[in-house]
Amino acid sequence: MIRMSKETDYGIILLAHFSRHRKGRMHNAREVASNNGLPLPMVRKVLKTLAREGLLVSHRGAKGGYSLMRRGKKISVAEIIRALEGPLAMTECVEAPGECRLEATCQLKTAWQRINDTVLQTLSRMTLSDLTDPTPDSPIPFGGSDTGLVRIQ
Amino acid sequence: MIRMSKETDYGIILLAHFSRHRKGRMHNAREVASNNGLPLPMVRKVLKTLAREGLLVSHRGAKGGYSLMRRGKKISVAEIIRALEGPLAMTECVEAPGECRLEATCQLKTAWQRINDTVLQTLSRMTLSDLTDPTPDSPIPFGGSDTGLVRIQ
DNA sequence: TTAAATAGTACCAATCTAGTACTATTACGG
DNA sequence: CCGTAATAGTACTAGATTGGTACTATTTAA
Repeated sequence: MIRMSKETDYGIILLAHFSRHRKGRMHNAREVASNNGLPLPMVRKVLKTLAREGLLVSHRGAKGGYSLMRRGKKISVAEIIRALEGPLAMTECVEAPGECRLEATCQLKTAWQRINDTVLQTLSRMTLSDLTDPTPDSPIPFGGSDTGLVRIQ
Repeated sequence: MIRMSKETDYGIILLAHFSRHRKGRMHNAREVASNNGLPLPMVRKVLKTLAREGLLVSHRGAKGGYSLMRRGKKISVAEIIRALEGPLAMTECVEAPGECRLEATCQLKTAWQRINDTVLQTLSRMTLSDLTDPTPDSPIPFGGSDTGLVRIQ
């Protein structure tokens, strides 16, 4: 199943929390965990990763915490996923060209590359600000479908 | 990591194999496994699922095998993923509204729904035929003329 | 009647994920 | 300058998922 891991899920919830406040505002792990109903140890782990990956700035010591490195408008969902799960690679051949045993015979590599790129673009277009201020006019291309019907070509 | 499972990966390779041949042509598990360098037991498992899910037609008994239910142009990557992994649901709230413990406080549900829809549309626009006849330069096709509406999920 | 094929189900080992624990380091503040 | 509160880093564990296998039943061409 193509499902976000809990870490990514929590990471996005946490960053959205930061994004809802003034850019420089600092929050510590205990605060954001309790405000969002998330398990503290996991929150600590995720915040560490996000700081290491350059999406949050950490402030150590008493009265420390984290703050957003950039404004929410400048942080995409794709970046968050990449920070917590590594580069988006729907197949092995996309992640590590040459390592898949099937690569010689498979013939689907360029197609996968294209699918991967398109999904990545979709996720790159959605920013943290879009998550916190959902506008009816979707920033994602193709718009949303409320009918369950989609035109296929 | 957002990665296709091996079953889905194999499934797409196998269906692409079917699609490269004349629509009605039948192939058995042993043949497609060896032609694509895939482990026979897994191939059997995947083919059974694809038949049960209505993408392949099965022919039992000696000289039996499988054939495509529809032309490759009419089978989307999204459908294949759904057949082998279930409905695309990047988060729990998309798959089973109301079951996520965080749903009351999280505020990101509509955003996730929109992201999910967009990824799904991307995958719905890519067909088996697109995989086997890679048209250089065209990203995910959505500018042609053809068909009508197809229910996705 | 036999052999070759799919249908269905159950099983196992290995990997991945979610969550926890512990130690080291940093810095505010009295 | 010391105690406390915070992050940094790492290692560990239980449980879920995945990849792969095995076995029995059913179907059908020859």
